[in-house]
Amino acid sequence: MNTATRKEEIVAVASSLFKEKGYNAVSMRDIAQEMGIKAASLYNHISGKQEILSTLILYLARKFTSGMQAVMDSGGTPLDKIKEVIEMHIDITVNHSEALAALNNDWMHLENEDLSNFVRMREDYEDNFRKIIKQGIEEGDLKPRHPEVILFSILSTLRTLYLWYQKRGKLDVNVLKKDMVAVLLEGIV
Amino acid sequence: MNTATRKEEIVAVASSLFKEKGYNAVSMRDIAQEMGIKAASLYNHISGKQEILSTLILYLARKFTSGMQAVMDSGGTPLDKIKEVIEMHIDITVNHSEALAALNNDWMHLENEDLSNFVRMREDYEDNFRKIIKQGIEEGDLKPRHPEVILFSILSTLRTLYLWYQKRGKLDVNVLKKDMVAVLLEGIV
DNA sequence: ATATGTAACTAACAAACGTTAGTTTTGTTA
DNA sequence: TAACAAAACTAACGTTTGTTAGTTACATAT
Repeated sequence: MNTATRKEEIVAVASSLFKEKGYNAVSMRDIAQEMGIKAASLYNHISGKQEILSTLILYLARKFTSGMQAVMDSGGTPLDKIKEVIEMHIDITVNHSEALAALNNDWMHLENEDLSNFVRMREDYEDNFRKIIKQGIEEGDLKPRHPEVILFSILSTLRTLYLWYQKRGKLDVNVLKKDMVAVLLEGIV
Repeated sequence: MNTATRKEEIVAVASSLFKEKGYNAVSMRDIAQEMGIKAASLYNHISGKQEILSTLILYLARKFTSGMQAVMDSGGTPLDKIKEVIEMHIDITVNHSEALAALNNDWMHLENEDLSNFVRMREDYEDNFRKIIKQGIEEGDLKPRHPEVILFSILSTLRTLYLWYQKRGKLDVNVLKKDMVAVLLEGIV
């Protein structure tokens, strides 16, 4: 049984094309051709190209936001929470590797409230992560490094995971989680 | 005295616009307007939009390639070499933070030999880094983690450094190097 | 059988794109 | 001052873009 609506199919196809060439290099005709229909037919299901992008990006942004909320509510130590954030990123990446490219590279092509909403969600997300890290340092769980360096070292790695997860896709997800947590937290020397 | 040629000015202006909106969302008219001239006038100095992109990207790619060559010739231990790679990335990022966005996000819009040359340089770069890491593990300098996880954790962080170096630009470069090496190599717990 | 709704189609639009051709301005050199 | 080269200009070109209007095919429900 296929429960995917036509709109969801369009968004999925577009995600894959956006990943390859970026939002602006993909035309409505490209998307339509990939689906085996004409460009004008897309408009029976979506209001325009912009809606594809915002549907895609805001869906994922909300996933990250609610994931972060769950981590903050989990009641663990800051170190526990950092591990949970890493695992959450890996889970989302594994399940949505196509769409993550647009989130990372094409968010600036959102318009109006979609853009401002996304930027706010992203800032809030980073703020929450930053607070966890700072608390970890204060409580002595983490080494006293510059919090921004820690924040962006971890976040950069997690955010670009979608780029190479597929190439090295033979890795079991749980092995990946374990190794990634180890490398990011305990270092390599 | 201003020794920058007009072509170099165009490439610099374009870099900055590419960073904001990406290659395909920036028109020749945008670039011209930012320089205070008309789009057609750009063609007195460059052969086309594509040349701007390839000049930009291949210049940087050669910097990374020769930087990696210098590291491999440096004669240090694998651990020394990893530190040198990190420091090289930071140096290039600090000196070319505008242009690095195009290298990371718009390389797929290169054409023909420019594209294949870039891809080969990038693969070679990763291969060389991978060899250093594997040797470090074999010699016992590094913990026995999956080499790909180590490679891409470090490389992802270094490649997106341009995104947040400016925001947190108050950081002294040498402090950044020290903290970054520490976080990436020794971890945070 | 008829009506209805969904989803495809053809055809076309106005706007924006990269680029070219030909001309004018500007500053330097003979 | 005359000649020249560099670098700007105006005007236009052929494409491609996102999108709209109007129409047709087809399955389902009455």
